[in-house]
This record gives sequence, C-alpha cells and structure tokens, in this order.
Amino acid sequence: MVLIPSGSSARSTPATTRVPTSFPKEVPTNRPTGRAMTEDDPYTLSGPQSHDLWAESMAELVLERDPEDPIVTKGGISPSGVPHLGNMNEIARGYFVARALRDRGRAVKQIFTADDRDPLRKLPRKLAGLDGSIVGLGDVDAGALGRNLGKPYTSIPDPFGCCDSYGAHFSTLIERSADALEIPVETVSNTALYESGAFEDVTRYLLAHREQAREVLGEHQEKVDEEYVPFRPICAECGHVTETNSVRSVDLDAGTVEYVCTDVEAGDRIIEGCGHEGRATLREGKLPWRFEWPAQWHVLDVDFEPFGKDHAEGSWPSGADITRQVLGEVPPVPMAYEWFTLDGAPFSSSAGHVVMAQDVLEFLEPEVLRYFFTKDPSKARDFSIERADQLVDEFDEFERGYFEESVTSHETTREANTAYPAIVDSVSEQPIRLPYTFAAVLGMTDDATLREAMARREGHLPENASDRAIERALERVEYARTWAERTDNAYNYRLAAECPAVEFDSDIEAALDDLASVVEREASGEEIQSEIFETAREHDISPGDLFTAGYRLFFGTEQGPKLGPFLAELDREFVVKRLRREA
RNA sequence: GGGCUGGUAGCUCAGUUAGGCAGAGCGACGGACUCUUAAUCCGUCGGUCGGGGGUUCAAGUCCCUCCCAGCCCGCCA
Repeated sequence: MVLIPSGSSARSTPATTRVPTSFPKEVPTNRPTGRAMTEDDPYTLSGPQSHDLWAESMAELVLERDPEDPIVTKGGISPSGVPHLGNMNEIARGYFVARALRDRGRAVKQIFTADDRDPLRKLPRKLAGLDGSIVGLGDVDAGALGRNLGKPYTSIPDPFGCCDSYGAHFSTLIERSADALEIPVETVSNTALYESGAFEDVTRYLLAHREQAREVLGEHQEKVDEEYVPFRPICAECGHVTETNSVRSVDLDAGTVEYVCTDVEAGDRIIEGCGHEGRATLREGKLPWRFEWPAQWHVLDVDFEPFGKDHAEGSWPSGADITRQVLGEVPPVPMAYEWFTLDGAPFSSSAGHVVMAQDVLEFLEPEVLRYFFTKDPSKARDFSIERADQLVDEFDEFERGYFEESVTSHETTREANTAYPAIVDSVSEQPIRLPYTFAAVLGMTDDATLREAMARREGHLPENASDRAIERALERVEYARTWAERTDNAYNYRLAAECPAVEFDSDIEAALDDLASVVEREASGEEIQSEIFETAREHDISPGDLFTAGYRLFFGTEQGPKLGPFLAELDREFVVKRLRREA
C-alpha cells in the first residue's frame, strides 16, 4: 500500500498550493435550491446512452468535462470486514471505464481509497483471515475488539495478528481481491492522507467556512445545528473519533481545535466518550463522511466515481453540492450502481452469506468473473454460485461473439467487440473452451489422460490442437470440479478408487458378470450402453436397477454420468474387475 | 408518508437511445439411439413485457395512474 498517493506530489498543481488560497471567496451558486443539477444526476446509466457498453458511455461523459491527464477514477470501501463480491463493484466498475479511456489514448490512474479512518461502530460477526477463510467473532479475541469500539480501524490491533492494524488487515484483503481480478489499482489509505497532511488544507478551508458548510449540508440533512462542526477530532485520551458537536473552539492560525470527548451514536447504541478535554491538530481527526468524500475528490483530483445505490440519494447529492457550493469545484462524473445478490439473497456479512472474489476464482476463470462486471450496473443482478455454469456458458458465447462473426445476436457481438479485449487484457488466439458442465463430468476422475481422451471423444478438442492449447482447455476441469464439490450438485461424483462394499441380488450379480464379458471384448461406449439394457432384459431385471448397481460400484452413488461412454474410457481391466466386484 | 431505481418465458438475462413481427441461453418435454440415466446434436413447448388507462396507423419502448421489490429521506459510511 502506498501511504501517500504518488500522483499528489507529481501533479502540476499540487493540492497543497491550491488550498486554501485558490478557493474562491464567493462561490457561484446558480441554483436557488439544494436540488441536484442535471449534471450531477447520479443515474448516469438511465436513459439514452451514447455507446453499446456502459463503460464507453461513462468514458464519454468524463471526456466531456475536458479533464487533464492523468484522468483519475476512484472507488472506496471502509475496511470494516469481509470484502465481498458486491464490494468489488467499487474497483471493477471503475476499471472498465479506465480501460475505455485508455483505449482513447488517455493516461488514467485508478485509485482505491481504503476508508480506514472510519471508526469501528459495532462488532462484525464474521471476519476473514488473509487466506480468505471466514471465521466467527468467537475465533478471535472478541474482547479486545470490543474495547476498541469507536476507534479508527487503523488504530485497532489486527485480530488475526498478522497486519499492522484491523484496517490494514482488511485493506490487504481488498487489495488481494483486486489482484485476483487482475485489476491494477493504487490503494490510498485515508488515515495516511490525514497523517501526511494531505487533507490539512481542505480541512482548514472547511473549518474557515464552516458556516457555509453547515448551510449547504443543512439542505440535505435536518440535524445540522449550531454546534455542528465539520471536523471530528480523535480523543487523545481514549482514541475515539468524537462527534461533530465535540469541537469547542477553532484556531485556524495554529491549526488546532479544542474539543470535549463526547458520546457517539452508533446505530441503536451509544459509544461513550471519556469526557477528556483536549486540543487536536487538523491531522488528528476526521472529516465527517459527507465532507470527507468531497475532500478526497479534491485532494486526489477525481474525475469519475462509481458508488452503490445507497449513496445515490444521500451522500452523493450532498457531496456534489458541497463540492460546488463550498469548495467551488466540479464534482466527478458519478455513476450509481445497483447491488448484487448472492444466490437470490442479499450479501450479509453477519449471516455469513458472502463470497469473496478470491473464493469465486476457485471455480470461475478470472475472465468469466470479469465478464460478470461488464454487465449493466444499473440493474440489480444475482450472482449465482449454484448456477455458475450458466454464467460460464454465457461468457463462452460472448467470447465466440468476439472471435466468430455473427455467431450470435448483433447486440452481443457489438458489446463483445468492445468489452472482450478489456476482459482478457491481451487478445490472443481463440481459446478452446470445454462446456463447463462437461468439464465437471471430466472432474469425476483425476486421471489426466482419461480426461483428455473423453474430451477428444466428445469432439471438444480439435485434432490439430496444440499440446499447450489442450492443456489450457483442460484447466477448466479443476474449476468445474471445485464448483461441483462446493455446491454438491449433480456433477459431484468421484470415481471410487476402491470397490465400495456393496451387496447385490444374484440376478444383478449375474448381469454384472455378463456385462464384464462384453467390456472385455473391447466394446465401444455405445455398445456398453446398449448392453446394459440388453443384459437387464435377459436377466429379467429393470435397466434402472442395473444402472443403479453400476453407479454404486463405480461412484458409490445411486446416479451418475451416462454410464456406457464413461466406462468405455476407463482402463478396461479395471472396469472388468470392478464389474466382477473384484477390485 | 415523500423521493429515487428496478420489474420482459419456470430460471438468468438481452431488447427501451431513435415507437415498427416478443428474443437468447439454461431448464422442461420429445427425438437422434431395440436404450428414462445428467455428455453431444436436433426439435418442440413456453409470454397479461408487474396491473390498468391514454397518445399513435403502430407501444416492452412515449404519457398518466396503481401494485411489488430495493435504496434514500435519523446517525454512520
């Protein structure tokens, strides 16, 4: 993690020289009410779009603002707990816009802010280790965490003991998610922005204009009273982030405030203040979120910012207004996105109904997951682990749409032409793709030779394919196998290495022996399949019972893949012995 | 209660810019194959485009209204 964004000192007009002197004394307010201007409508994806792919339309909107290079896209998450797939919208959405801008020859910097000066307000019920394992609160030192309520995430020890702080731990997890998605982002620690002084000038400016700040915020929030100060000092005694009413006096020349450590509301509970009266510098505190967000845009020169729909009607309009009316600047191009659900239910860290990008990449290829993030962000979308095969099928068609002209609808092809290169990063030859569920069938055996033979037999591997291409095609088998195991679905069968302990009626045993003889004669898959029915008839038993017997012998289950072709691919001697219940 | 976003086949979703035949994949069903057994291929079925009203030669698309879901309108982020 970089502590200070490299760009902030390299830019032609560093933030430190711009504030507070360059803030206009009189801010032009060309609107009588606090209502958002059309330009700041966060629903940039509603209505007519200029391009087939949303990211292209967003890039166009950004370019209309005539920004200087490097263009900055930003997202942010507070590192409060398990960073799930929905959180990755903050990074993945910005990435595709950054790509579109780069395609137009622009230099783009994608920033991710770890909003790690936010205070811990309640104990999370689930946490995640750096390896991605989800654990309950009881598995860590919950008491130690409880004693740190109210403190910034970066001031709380890592409950896993592996990182510098609670905040650093979960920021690291977020970074790992971005890495897993192969999205290059520059992580900026919010705490570092305060401690380095990067926020100091804008904080001073907001305090100097706190009257105006109150007025503008008051248009959006009712509970902004006389006592409201847009700065929350951190108590030198107990380490809590105090409330917006704790500041007693402001000394802008000295760059300090005097405060009283007050109680802080956290949901339906109160985090008690210690009553300490002290003095804090402008680096020893935190801007309230509604000011902190605009401050980030200002300090980091943000041109584009996607955010979840929870921000669209609250903090975005107020932040845009604060930027225009208090800071006298232009807020970034916004983009509100809808939330994901996971297998039909909302993501819930406390209920453990979460999945991280790292988990998903155990059963989906990175390009498939990246493809998921190219879909229209204005629609709520379900990410289904159960039906991961559907997503993969969709991706495969999408990919074919790119490589093969008009194999699919024009719409899909047009979108693929722009989105596909951004998904795979470097377009090479068209990869060989095994259908995902077929790959799951191949996953029933560990035998690499057998997997390849079965795939060839079904015509999924072209005769002239290179060894490397085949190797890559078969990589999908491991993904699909993990999926079958994880969801314990219809493909979760394993070829039993040892003969399961099974007992059969004598007529079934006789039928199995007959079948063994057929297999011994080098029968083809179809012949074996036919023979199962034939043998069943000869022994006056139902084919279903014979199939079941076969599945129990080979898989230890009642059902399985189409038996004839599957057996035909296995080692002949092994199949014969197993049918005779000998091995 | 108010504002916003969304609602298209059983499921997942295209199609809404610019009004012009209701679409795809999956599932289901049937077949290819003396064969119910999750592969593969072919075919079929599947719709009150959330409901109602309006504009129009023509509405999934535009207008009005209602219903449902989510978000925001306290704090926090």
